[in-house]
Amino acid sequence: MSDRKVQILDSAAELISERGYTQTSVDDVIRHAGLCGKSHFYHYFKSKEELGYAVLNRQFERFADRGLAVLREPMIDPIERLFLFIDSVVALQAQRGCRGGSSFGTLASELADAHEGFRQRIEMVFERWASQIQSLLWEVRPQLQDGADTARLARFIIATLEGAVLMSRVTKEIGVMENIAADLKRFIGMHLRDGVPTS
Amino acid sequence: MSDRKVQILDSAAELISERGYTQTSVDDVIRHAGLCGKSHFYHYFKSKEELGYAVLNRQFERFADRGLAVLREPMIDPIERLFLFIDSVVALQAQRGCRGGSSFGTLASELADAHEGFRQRIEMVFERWASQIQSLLWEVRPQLQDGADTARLARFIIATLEGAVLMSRVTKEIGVMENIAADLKRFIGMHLRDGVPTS
DNA sequence: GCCTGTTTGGACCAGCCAGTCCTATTTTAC
DNA sequence: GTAAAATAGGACTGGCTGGTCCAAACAGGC
Repeated sequence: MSDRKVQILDSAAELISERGYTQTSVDDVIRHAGLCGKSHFYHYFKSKEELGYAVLNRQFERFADRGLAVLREPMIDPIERLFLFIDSVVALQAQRGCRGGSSFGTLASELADAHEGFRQRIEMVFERWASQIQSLLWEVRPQLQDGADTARLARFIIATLEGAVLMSRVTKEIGVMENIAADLKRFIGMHLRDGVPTS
Repeated sequence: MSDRKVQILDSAAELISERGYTQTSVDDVIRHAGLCGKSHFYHYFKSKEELGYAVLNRQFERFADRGLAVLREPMIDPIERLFLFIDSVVALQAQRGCRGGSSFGTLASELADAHEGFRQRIEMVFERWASQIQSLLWEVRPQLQDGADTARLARFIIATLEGAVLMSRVTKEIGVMENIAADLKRFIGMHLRDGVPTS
């Protein structure tokens, strides 16, 4: 992929995660990416919609590579990994000063009802995210209490994290999100035979 | 308040909860409310922003009167009331066919970073909502385990419900939200000395 | 009947939007 | 060297946006 295209994608991703998709104009992206003339932009993307799809794909790939990587770390205890992942989501939001959403949550809220194409893609993102958590939980299955539903727990974790990000954006205080994350860990610990591990 | 004004408010509330604030134009509201000419609209509201504030206020008042009412029902056991409230949120989302957000969550996600005035008002809405849950939990304090933080639990409940609404909007399946709600109840039950009540 | 405020109707404005088109110049690949 | 990209610069369209302004029809109170 051309450098310019990557540059446009990164600029668009930044703007969209801050202001949302509809509130980000093609002109904004062009200005922010430092290129001049619309034709240059339309040389790479045939429409704003296509840009949106590309940004969403790229954001998820990066998230899967970087954000979700800790979930696959083989040298750490699975539950510990899951907790580290939760911490990393909190840390990222703190780093952003509680601004901008989870990229997916913002887009989801904005476009899930309005744009079926985006809805489907976002659903897929959440599904893949959930399946990563689920396979981690499957790994630790002997420690789980009987009847623990891994798919269900994975979705609960995602929903609560998304809700926590939203709360942090509204309150502009990371403390609220930290508390929610800590409670979420306790909830996960509830599903273990031997209670919460040291953390 | 004039009938017309109420009519405009209701129309705007409906459109905004479906499409979001920025995606709802003043012309849309005028058309949907069945009035003709912009001057008529601007006779009641001096700007779109003022309309937005009015809609938000009205939506919260209705939510406090109707949605939150069950939390104050004196004849029902407090925890039972809380569970009924959670059920009612799920039922409302099911009734809407998983479309449209919690009114507050959608606006929050859209405007928290972009518009400080809305952010503050939405924060206040969540705060009042949390305080309603909190006072219910305070009522049941003897049943709670030592060290249970009612403010914190209230915020956790709201965040998870908002996350659950988001997930339902994305997946278009109420089942996901039902599971999250059920798990949330189990989490609440975790804070009780004698475990989960019959439900 | 007359006056005052509500309602109706629509023309209009400047600015932004996504997207098209055309023309050059520069870089890269072979 | 030459062809094919990539880059640059800008004019333009048609539609939508929030918002203003003006004028006529209508109501009820006096």
